[in-house]
Amino acid sequence: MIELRHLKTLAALRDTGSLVEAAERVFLTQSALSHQIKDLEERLNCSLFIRKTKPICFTSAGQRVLTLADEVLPMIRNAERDIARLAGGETGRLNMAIECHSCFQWLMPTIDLFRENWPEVEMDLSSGFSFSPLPALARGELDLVITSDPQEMNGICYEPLFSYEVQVALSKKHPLARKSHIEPEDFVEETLICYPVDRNRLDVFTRFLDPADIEPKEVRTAELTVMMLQLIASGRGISALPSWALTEYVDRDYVAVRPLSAKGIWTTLYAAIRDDQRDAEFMRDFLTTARETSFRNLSGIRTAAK
Amino acid sequence: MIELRHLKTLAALRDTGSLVEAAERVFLTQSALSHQIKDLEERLNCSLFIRKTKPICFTSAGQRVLTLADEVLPMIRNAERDIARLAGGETGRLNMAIECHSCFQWLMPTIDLFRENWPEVEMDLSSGFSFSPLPALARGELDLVITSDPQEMNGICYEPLFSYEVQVALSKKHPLARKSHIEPEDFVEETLICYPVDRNRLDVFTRFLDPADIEPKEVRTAELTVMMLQLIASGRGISALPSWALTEYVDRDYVAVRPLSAKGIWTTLYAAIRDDQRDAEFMRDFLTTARETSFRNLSGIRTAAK
DNA sequence: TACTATACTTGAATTTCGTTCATATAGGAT
DNA sequence: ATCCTATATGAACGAAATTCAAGTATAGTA
Repeated sequence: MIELRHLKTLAALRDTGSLVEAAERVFLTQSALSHQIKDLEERLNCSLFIRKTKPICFTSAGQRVLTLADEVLPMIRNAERDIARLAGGETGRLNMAIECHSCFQWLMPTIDLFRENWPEVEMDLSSGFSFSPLPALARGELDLVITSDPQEMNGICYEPLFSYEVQVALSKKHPLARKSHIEPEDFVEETLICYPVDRNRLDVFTRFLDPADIEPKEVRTAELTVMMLQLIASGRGISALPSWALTEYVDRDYVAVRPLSAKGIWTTLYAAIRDDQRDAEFMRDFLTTARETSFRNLSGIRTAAK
Repeated sequence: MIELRHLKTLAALRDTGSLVEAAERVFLTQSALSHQIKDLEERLNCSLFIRKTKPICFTSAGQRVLTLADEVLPMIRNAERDIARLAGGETGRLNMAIECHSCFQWLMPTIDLFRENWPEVEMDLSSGFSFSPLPALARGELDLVITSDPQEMNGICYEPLFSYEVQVALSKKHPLARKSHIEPEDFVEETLICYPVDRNRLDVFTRFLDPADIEPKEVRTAELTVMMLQLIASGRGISALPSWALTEYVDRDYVAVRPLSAKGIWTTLYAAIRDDQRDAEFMRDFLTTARETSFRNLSGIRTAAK
């Protein structure tokens, strides 16, 4: 009667608040979910949520299904992982590298959770690679690299984790804070603060400033996100960062954020891995855990299609 | 990945011990289960049970799936019942009557379980109806009658509960106990003990003795199953009873049992209910509970198709 | 008041997936 | 051997879930 698919859908509906986003989460169309829920409702012969309410509101039957989902889905997940361990061996190596420091925010909880479930997998994490991590990945010194610009390379594949918006962080008193969104021209008189990496690996340049042929007045670098935000808050410059890395500062009313252009610039974050580890059970589970953890902890992110 | 369907199948496989019977339990063909399991196995990429072993033997992965099933399926069941209560109202009336006293064996636990879940439903049970219960059911004095011979009647429908074999119980020292099965002719010199009901409502007569035009030497009646067994054990007669009513006496080595004819005589037990209560949520749940309880407590019974 | 955007619903078309049917294979018993 | 029972397999079918293409509804905006 009730199927796991229904539980996943309802949970996604609660987590996202809308059919459109829920559909994206479960990799279906919004129409499919509409049919699916309608079908379930008439099989249970009662409605599950009140339509046309902004903060989506579940009926008591809907809530009952949700508590069921919260009980059952983790159990299924755990069993699948246990079986994966039984089937695919418990050990492996997972040396990771990240290019962007803000990734710690979701990577740390991910690693913690993963280590609990795969105690035998040897893990290591190196950040701020002075050298380019991709060749090291290909050579087998690294096993996974978090990156937002996939570069075609033999033996390497990219597993999408999630998509996010790149937003401008600026002082609340900054004149540009009065605009609803930032245009390329707005940068000509600004100091842009960014991570110390090659500029053609930064979306602000490749997808925003370069196409408009605009150059900021000055570019300066900072290694750590916190440092950047100090500079920004004190009006020493502006920066383009993942929206999820900024929410905590916005919540504390420390800085203001604005989208790049009217529609905003969206990127997706990938895990680069070697083809030969692609089907390893521990690797598959790491990726799933990373996605789960991110969706749980980060706001404003979306599913990334392959 | 794993679906509820898989959990149900695996649990049925464990409970019945063979694909053929498991298939019957979940109302599918044996072929379907074979495909289904094979499919799951390659998706999990590990086998779930060792084939060609008499007492079916699960791998550790298979056992993991089974523990998952044992955790999850009852939760689903409970949630569905909760929602049924929310949707269909919590109250109702359920006056029951049974014709055969041995039914207490599965009916009592069923009633106990049901009462826990539907405290608001008013229940009553009358046994040994002196009058015919079916008209009382039609009139609305009764709501459910347990019977093994459905008689077409307006406004009444029959919900199959389970099928069982009618077997001959006889003293272990009885000469007929040496035979592997009993033929109609074997009755000509025997005393047959049966419940005090019309003889054309008893399968021994309608489906076994009458077609062969055989009459037992003597027919005597007893109200209670225990009484019958005392008579049988002391060699005062033989009787034809549901196999599940006899297992406890066989286990205690109190009597012997033999099938009627080589293939055995199978009957199915029905719940007769009024059409107007057929779709009541509490009624549906009662029937499901009865089936579940029977399969759990009774041995040698099988699913009954409508 | 009309316009535009957003969110959901609906029916029909379509694809996918599970099931059945018919048949093959393998053990175990006689 | 052979029969019998249990499981496996491939092809064909059918039902069910999903997508596609429109349609309705509501809120925000000019």
